Formats: sequence, C-alpha cells, structure tokens
Amino acid sequence: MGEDRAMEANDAEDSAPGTGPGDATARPHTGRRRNEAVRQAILDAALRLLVESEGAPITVEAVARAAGVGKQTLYRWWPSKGAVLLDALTDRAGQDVPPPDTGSLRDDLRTVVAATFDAARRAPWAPALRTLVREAATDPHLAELLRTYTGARRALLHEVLDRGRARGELPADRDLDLLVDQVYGLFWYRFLLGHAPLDRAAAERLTDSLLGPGTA
Amino acid sequence: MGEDRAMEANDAEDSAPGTGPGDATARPHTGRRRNEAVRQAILDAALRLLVESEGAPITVEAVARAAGVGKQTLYRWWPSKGAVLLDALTDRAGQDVPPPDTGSLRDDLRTVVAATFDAARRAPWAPALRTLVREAATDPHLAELLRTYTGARRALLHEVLDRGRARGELPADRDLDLLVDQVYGLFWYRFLLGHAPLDRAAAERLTDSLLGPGTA
DNA sequence: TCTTGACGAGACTGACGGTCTCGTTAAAGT
DNA sequence: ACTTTAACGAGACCGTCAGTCTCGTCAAGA
Repeated sequence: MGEDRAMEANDAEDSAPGTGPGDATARPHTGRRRNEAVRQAILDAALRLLVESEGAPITVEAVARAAGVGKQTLYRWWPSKGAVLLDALTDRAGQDVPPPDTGSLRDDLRTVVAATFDAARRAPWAPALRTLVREAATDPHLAELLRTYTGARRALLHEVLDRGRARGELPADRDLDLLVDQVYGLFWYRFLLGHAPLDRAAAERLTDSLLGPGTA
Repeated sequence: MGEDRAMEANDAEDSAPGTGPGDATARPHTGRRRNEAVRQAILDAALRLLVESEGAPITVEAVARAAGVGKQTLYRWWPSKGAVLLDALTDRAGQDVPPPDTGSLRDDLRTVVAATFDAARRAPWAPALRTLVREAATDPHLAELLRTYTGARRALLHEVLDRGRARGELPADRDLDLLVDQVYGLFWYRFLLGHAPLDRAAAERLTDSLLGPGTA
C-alpha cells in the first residue's frame, strides 16, 4: 500500500535546454527528496495510536501530531486516513503462519481455532483490530482490504478441513464452507460484541461442536 | 425511547384542586400534546431513507427534511440519530414473533434459523440493516442499542435450546451460549461479508451441524 | 546561486451531529 | 374568551473532523 506517486524520470534527456516541456509526462526529478524517516515516523505513530486506541476513532491530526509532521505531508503520500492505518498495520503486523498439518483433523482444527482466539485476545492487536474494523465501516478502501484478508483466512482453514475430509475424518458431503464460517462467524461475533469469552475452553468446545464430541 | 425532559415542577402549591397528585414527580400534563402523525412521518422517512440508502450514510437533516419536520422535533423524542434509525427499523420491520415451541428441538431450531436467514434476505431490509450496522460503528449510542437488540435475540434462541435440553434432546452439559453464538455468528458473518448465501439449504445444514445429522 | 519540491505549521472549507432560539400553534384549565 | 403550557417548523449556531490550500523554510541537484 505504499502509494508512491509515479515520478520516475524516463526522460530522453533533452529536458532542460532542448525542446523543453514538449512531452509533459516525463521530466527528471529535481528538488528535495522524500525523507524516509518521515514515512517511518508516520507509520510508527499510526500504529501506536491504533494499538492504544481502545475502540476510539483516530483522527488524522492526532497521527500527524504524534509523528511531528504536518497534515499535508501525510496526504502527500497517502490518499486517505484509512490508507495510512492500513499501511501501518500491514507493514508491521504479524505474518500469517501456515496452518498445522499433524495428520489429525481434530488436533489441527483445535490448534487453528485456539490460535485465532488467542491472537485476538493478545495485546496489543485486539484494540487495533477493533478500531480498524470500525474505520472500515465508513472507508470503502479499508473494507475491501479487510474482505481480502478474511477471505485468505477462510481459504487457509478450508485447506485444513479439506485434508481432514480426504483422510476420511469428515463425511464426504459435509459442507466445509459452512464449517469455516461457523468458526470465523463465532469468532468475529464474539470479538466485536464482546459478550462472551474467546478463551481456550471456548475453542475446545467449538471444535467438539463442529466435529462431534471426541471419542477419546 | 421517549426521553421526556424532566421539568417536573414539584410544587406543593395546591395548584389543581381535587387532583390529589401529592407526589412530587407526577404533574398533570398541560399544553399541546405530542402529534402522533409527526412521529409516524419521521419513522416513515427514516425507514424509507434507510431502505433506499445502499450503504450510504444517512444524515439527520435528510430525515428531518424528508419528514417535513424540524430537527429539534426529532431530538425531542429520540436521543440520537441512531435511535431514530433503529426505532424505524424495529418498529415496522419484523415483529419479534415468539419462538416456536413444537415439542421438537430440531423443528424449532430449523424454523428460527430459516426465519432469521429469510428475513435478512427479504428486500428491502437487507440494505437497511447493513446501513444500520455501519452507522453503529461510529455511533456509540446506536452500538449500545444494537447490542441490546442482539442480546434479546440471543435470549430468545437460548430459550428454545433450553426447552429442548430439558426434554433431553440435547446433552445436559452442552454449551447453549456457544450454540446460540454459532447461529448468530454465522448469520452476521455471512450477512455483512456477503461471500456465501444465507438460504434455506444453509439453514438446514447449519441445524444439522449443530444437532448432529437427523436420524430421520 | 538558483530552481525545485518536501517539509512543518496552521488557516481554511465543507459535512455532519447535536443544541439553541424564535415565532407559531394546539391542547387543556379557568 | 383568556391564559398557560409545551409541541411544532425553521434555521442559526457550535464543535469536530477529513481533506485542501498557503506560506515560509529547508535540502538536493544543476
């Protein structure tokens, strides 16, 4: 999401003296260069506010002030507030670990579910994620990226279930999409509403509910 | 949601003879009465805008103008924009029908789930509900109201499950809160993301997934 | 040294939620 | 009829916030 403007100078080098501004699009870069430290400061500040904001909305001015930066500098490099927050989170947030493949569907599923629940409870991502979802409600750009993100998560879990079904641990006609959505549906529902816990016990019981009570 | 201002004149001053409202808080109403037609006009306008807005935010001024009403009239009877929108939707949208009690948990659950899915798909409520949730993301007041609403829905479903468990159709140690959240979690997840259908087949399969495949 | 463009600062615009005031009007008691 | 009370429509007004504009300054190249 860097969103650099294209100022690459593919000039034919007749620039200054010759024809001059004949072709408008290409011109060599002159003047002061972008300060990378400023970009870092902005991203740092945005991430910090995102983490510290307990659901409270984040203003552009707050980000700019925390970064010691003028608002215009922010809008010079990012198209909107949402783009900055997104960039801050994706640029430094946790990478997706590959899902487990132990040979036991129940173990794999329990692991994925528990890891998902844990991650959301673990500071400092929970408030940041909650705030991000909130912002996404009024920012189509953010909404789209979040949609892509959740789709990727579903695909990952779908793979785990698919392997289990191939092993015969699930009936061939079981609706895997439904199972996946039962997991993430419950997760987001409880995460955003906060009316019930997302702890280990819940993960355990959810796994049992989806696969049937363990025979062991 | 009445929100009458408390301007009780708790004067002892035997103002109205013979009325006998000795208690301080009660004072006979005088002056012009609330115009019910105005309330209807506001609710109608709000609902119409809600239905027609494809995700676009709704302004208070738009509601007031569409209803031919001053903004203050709106704020005289509702505490916030969100309250009006929610009232508009709940007042005329699906009445909370009491949950079924046929004596069969499977039938009852299937009915509730299918009805929930159907209601959300039935035009024109889907866009209205989506807009409402969007507004809730930036309106703490509305968020609270929505939380209350979803809580009530959960309680209703919980009752159904409780009756079934009392009949022995569910193991005594089954986590009913989890079951409820699996239903509404899946519902909201698919409803808001829109990546998978909420049709009869999904309702059927969800019911089976929660109770185990039907023996019939 | 001169030009260019990034930078910090902050004034400004336009929307919007919500409040306040004003003149008008309907319902009740006297 | 007269008075009191409060709801009504209209719209000015306030605070907040995303995004733009302007200005004086500063760094990098020519």
